[in-house]
Amino acid sequence: MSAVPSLLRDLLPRLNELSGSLRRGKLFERAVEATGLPLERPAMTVLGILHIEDAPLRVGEIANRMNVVGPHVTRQVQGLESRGLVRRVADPDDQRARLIELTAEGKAAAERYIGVIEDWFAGAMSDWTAEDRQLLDRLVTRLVEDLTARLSDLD
Amino acid sequence: MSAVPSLLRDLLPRLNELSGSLRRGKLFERAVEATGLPLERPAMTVLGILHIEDAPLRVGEIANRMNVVGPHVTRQVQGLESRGLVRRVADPDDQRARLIELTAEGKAAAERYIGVIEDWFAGAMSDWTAEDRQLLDRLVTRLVEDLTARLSDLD
DNA sequence: TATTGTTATACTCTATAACTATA
DNA sequence: TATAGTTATAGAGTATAACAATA
Repeated sequence: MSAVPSLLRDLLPRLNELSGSLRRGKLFERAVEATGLPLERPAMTVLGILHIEDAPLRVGEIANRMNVVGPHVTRQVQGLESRGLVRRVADPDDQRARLIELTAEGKAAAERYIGVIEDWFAGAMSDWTAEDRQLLDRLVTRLVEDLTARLSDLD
Repeated sequence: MSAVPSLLRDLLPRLNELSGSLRRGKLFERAVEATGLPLERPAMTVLGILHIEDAPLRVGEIANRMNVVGPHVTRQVQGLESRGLVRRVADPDDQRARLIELTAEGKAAAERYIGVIEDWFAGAMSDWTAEDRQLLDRLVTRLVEDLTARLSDLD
């Protein structure tokens, strides 16, 4: 038996454990609570994407980055808009499209949310060397690229 | 600005993208279909855990490994039992407990399921050197350990 | 005719609460 | 009184289908 299959037998459960561990620890729920806003987690993800982009984005573009379909984003944006965290403005280049834009309040909420998560991760990884952090980032980035390419082959 | 925060700003979206990419690609759903069984994905996860363990496990132990609560496992096991893929036998050491045991059919289904996923991952990672595979496995393992330890600190 | 977004609905996964049986 | 599991119910997250408006 070659080493490759056994490694995959180990890596796959680890990846599964990673998501399960984060879910069960309710890290993201705690981060949402820290913002003091009665929002669902995907709504905070929308805020985070807009904050990182630092520019208005279309509904479809947000959906792409979240790996979800349009209607899901529409619902989240509605909740965010009703609380004054984002604005929906018409795209001057295309009247069908809507640009979603952070308000000052939305920006502040995104910073609190991202800050809690990053501080928490930084604490959990405080023993890591800069080399190992970079290595993990590089390898995970590559894994995502390769998996995504392979997945689009299936269609 | 130090390199640490910016690295975390990159790693977190990558991890998010990883799970989103796998979900959207429906890799696991395809693997379930490949078994030809009308089961939910978590049920296949139960089969996979029993197969890797290669021994009967308690409901509670399966729940721990899946990072889920007991009732969820109970439901999955019911579906598996009604299709003859597992057997529920009383634990001789404790009459309260139930040991979940793979049948021959269940074992075959688990092998088909795991085989499809592993082949697919092996294809996606075919360009990877043995060193990079081991490195990724090592770093992800460590990440899971550190995150899990930090999460249990919260309680 | 194709694309952007919305509305309405349904499905998957998992949790919580209340309960039973055994320890 | 505590633990293992089950039953019943609820919630979060996301998808699909049908539609409207604009291109």
